[in-house]
Amino acid sequence: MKTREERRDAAVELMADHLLSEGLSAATLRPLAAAAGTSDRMLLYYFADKDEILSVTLHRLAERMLAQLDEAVPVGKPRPFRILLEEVGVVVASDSIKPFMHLWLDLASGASRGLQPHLDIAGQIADKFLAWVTSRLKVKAHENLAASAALFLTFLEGMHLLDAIGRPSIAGSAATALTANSRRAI
Amino acid sequence: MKTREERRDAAVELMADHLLSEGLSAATLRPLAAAAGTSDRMLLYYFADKDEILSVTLHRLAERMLAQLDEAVPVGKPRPFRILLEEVGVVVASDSIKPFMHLWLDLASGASRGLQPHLDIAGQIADKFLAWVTSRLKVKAHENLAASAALFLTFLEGMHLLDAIGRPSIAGSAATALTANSRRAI
DNA sequence: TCCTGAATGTAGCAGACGCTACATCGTTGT
DNA sequence: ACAACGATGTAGCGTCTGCTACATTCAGGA
Repeated sequence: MKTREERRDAAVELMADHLLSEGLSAATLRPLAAAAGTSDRMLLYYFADKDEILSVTLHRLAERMLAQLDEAVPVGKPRPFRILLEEVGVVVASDSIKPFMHLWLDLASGASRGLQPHLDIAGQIADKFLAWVTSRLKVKAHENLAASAALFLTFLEGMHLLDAIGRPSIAGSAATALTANSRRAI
Repeated sequence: MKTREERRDAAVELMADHLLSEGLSAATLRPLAAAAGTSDRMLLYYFADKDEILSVTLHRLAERMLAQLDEAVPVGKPRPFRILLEEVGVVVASDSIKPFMHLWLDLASGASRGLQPHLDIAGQIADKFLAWVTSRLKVKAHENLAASAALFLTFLEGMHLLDAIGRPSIAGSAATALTANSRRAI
């Protein structure tokens, strides 16, 4: 027999899968419970309320996402802006990451409306990802690493948003323009 | 007495206000009807279904938004990248535009999940805004205007997303890095 | 052996959702 | 005068929402 913690943890894993495939707006108690192989009744026994369920599950997903990124682009020798952008672009466009990106926009949308758990989690994820970029980016001597990483992240988010609304061509030609600038300036 | 079209149109205006203040997820029939000073029954008499209501109202909002941008940054002499970014940044951060930006993320989130009306409308708005930027941006001779405008839009979207999730500092330092590059390169 | 307390099932609450059937107005054309 | 028709109110449908009250089962300690 499993302990309470183990069962709770297993539920989180399964609910994370459900969140990935169905999105934040479809994350209501009964479907979540079904995905976790239990009942809404038990979900509210394991967790205080729906907010706690979402918060815990989203944090779990953030860990998963970073682990996947680490695997695809291991920390090691730093890469120049252009190279890193290309490598990350490939990962972010892959089918295994796409669900995370959908969820990320859901989160941003909620955060923009001021929902506190969304703001917290989204902010934390952004911070982690910024650190992730910083540790993998190489810049020229006269440049500021932190600022370049911020530029990288901001630009990536913009590309992702334009992809999401069905305008990948804009994102693509923006990438061309940016790396052309880089080649010239850096 | 007003005609049916006039009343329908007035309802759209009022529902647009409601959408701006309450967000897409709160746009359910009964509150929309209350905001429009009518009943859910009459809303579904004016429009085929909820989708048509949202589609018409969102298009109305897109018009409003572009009109407001035109007023704040009139077309005329083109501006260099850095200057335009600054001017638009001020507008986009203003209180009168903020509700539009919230809605924009809602739209992106829905589009990312593949909802067709969201994809359509978001794409059209992005196209219009890209044209808006193109007509106001000045680039050096060796640069590509279209690509620079795409870069501008992409970067702006990224800044906006980072603002929304409570990390304006990342967006700010990204802007610094980008314009530093521009100064050097262009 | 009995008792206690944790784990879990069953049922239901009150409210919201999109949408519709039906009845009733008031106007207009004949 | 009366019929026809558009406009609108009332009421409700079936389903979903987060959450809870209550009852039961089951394991371990006294």
